[in-house]
Amino acid sequence: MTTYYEEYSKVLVSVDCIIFGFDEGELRILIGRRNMDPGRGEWSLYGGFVNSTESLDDAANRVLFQLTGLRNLYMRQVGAFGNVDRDPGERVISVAYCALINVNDYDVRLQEQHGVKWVSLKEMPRLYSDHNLMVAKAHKMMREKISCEPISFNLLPNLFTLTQLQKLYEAVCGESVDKRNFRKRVKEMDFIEKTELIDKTTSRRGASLYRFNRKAYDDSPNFKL
Amino acid sequence: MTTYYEEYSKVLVSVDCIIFGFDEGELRILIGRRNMDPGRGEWSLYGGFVNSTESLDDAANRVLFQLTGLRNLYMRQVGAFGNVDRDPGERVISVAYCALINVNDYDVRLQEQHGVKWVSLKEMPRLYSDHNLMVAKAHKMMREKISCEPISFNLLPNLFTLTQLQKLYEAVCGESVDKRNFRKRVKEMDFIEKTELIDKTTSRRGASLYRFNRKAYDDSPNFKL
DNA sequence: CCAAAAGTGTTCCGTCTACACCCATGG
DNA sequence: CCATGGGTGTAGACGGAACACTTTTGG
Repeated sequence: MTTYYEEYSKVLVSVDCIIFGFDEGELRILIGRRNMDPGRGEWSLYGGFVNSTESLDDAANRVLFQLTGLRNLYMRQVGAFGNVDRDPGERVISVAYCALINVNDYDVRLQEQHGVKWVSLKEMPRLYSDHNLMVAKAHKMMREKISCEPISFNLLPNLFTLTQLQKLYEAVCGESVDKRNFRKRVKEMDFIEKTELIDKTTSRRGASLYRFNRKAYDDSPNFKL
Repeated sequence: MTTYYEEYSKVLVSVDCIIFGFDEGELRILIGRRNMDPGRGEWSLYGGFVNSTESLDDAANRVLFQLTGLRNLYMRQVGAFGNVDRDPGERVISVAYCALINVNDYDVRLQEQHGVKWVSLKEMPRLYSDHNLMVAKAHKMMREKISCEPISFNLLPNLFTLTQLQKLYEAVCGESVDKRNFRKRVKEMDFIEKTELIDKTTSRRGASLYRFNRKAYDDSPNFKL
């Protein structure tokens, strides 16, 4: 291959993943202790370097698969972080990606194997390098999207109750909302379908289980909470 | 310096700038003919490679200054673009930045010197590599921000008429709005101040000139159009 | 029978939208 | 005097917010 641009310096590029989950009414992200120098032992997002043969998105998907064993996760780019000294080792530019998963889909043994765990956003420790900035930006993106895009369903089981959906919404926004108004808005969206199934695990009475119908959503994508 | 991460491959990183201006009722961006291989002669955004001593934001500011001679421009990161084959030369990851400038501040001779010109968004040609994607994403970001953040004022002179402000708003959104409703909303924002000055260049009667008071905005940042 | 969560409607208020005419001036 | 863009108010529709009680059932 002909080489162009010879005179310019190259840098390492990595991807770092902000993986959100929702459990026990709390929004959580996956973090682990860094197992390489520099910064060994510090809390950190899970990440990896971008290979020469893969796009940024490919790299993020690979890293996510490595960690979770899951494919086709909902994933969005958060942004590129490129301060010169952001990595104490050497110059590394990192592209942050945000992913949403249903915590039940993520095997606890895989978590232990990779040394990561779910930590509530409210109890987020100080993270390696600029990872707290990445988390903050990802969380901001989520807050902006939660009421106009159907992203919640990536964090919930296929079948979920309206109370779960509402608690998730409240956890992301950081404020509580009126139950009747919330349900009124849900009822407007035909692609959130009530099933005949009842979840009896959280109350004596039991709560109807709902399902997100993506096909119906794609037909008329009007999401508003 | 100790070297870590030795086994990973490094790549070139560039910044590309989507520079918006507003003139004759049209939203325009600065593009030029590419003056290096590969792709010499194709329409392209203005960009440059990131040096080892500068952050991504620094690089974007440097490139913007090189091109326009202007500092402290309004500038926001659009995102990182990293498909393997996005650059036909060799692997280059590019971080797109969007900047807003007042076209009057940009010397025509500098434009000629750098071989760039203002092109209306509506007449955007096919651009080099994935630059059209970058433009589309930057435009989307602008549409989202134009009605809830005071970004318009970066595209207008210090003193502007309400008609100018409205035309700009319409150009960004791509739809026209009612004049009286628009002005009602402007009147709600105390930081958009009417001056005693009159612009007589666009009508016989003359139009009042307004000014954006940033201090007042910072005190109570409630922008809504 | 009681605790605990699920489920359900109405009213009010504020906001957004639609809409048409007079003004000031230069040529 | 007329053409051109600047400037102004109101009424009706709509959507969002506030608000409290009944239902179900396992223990």
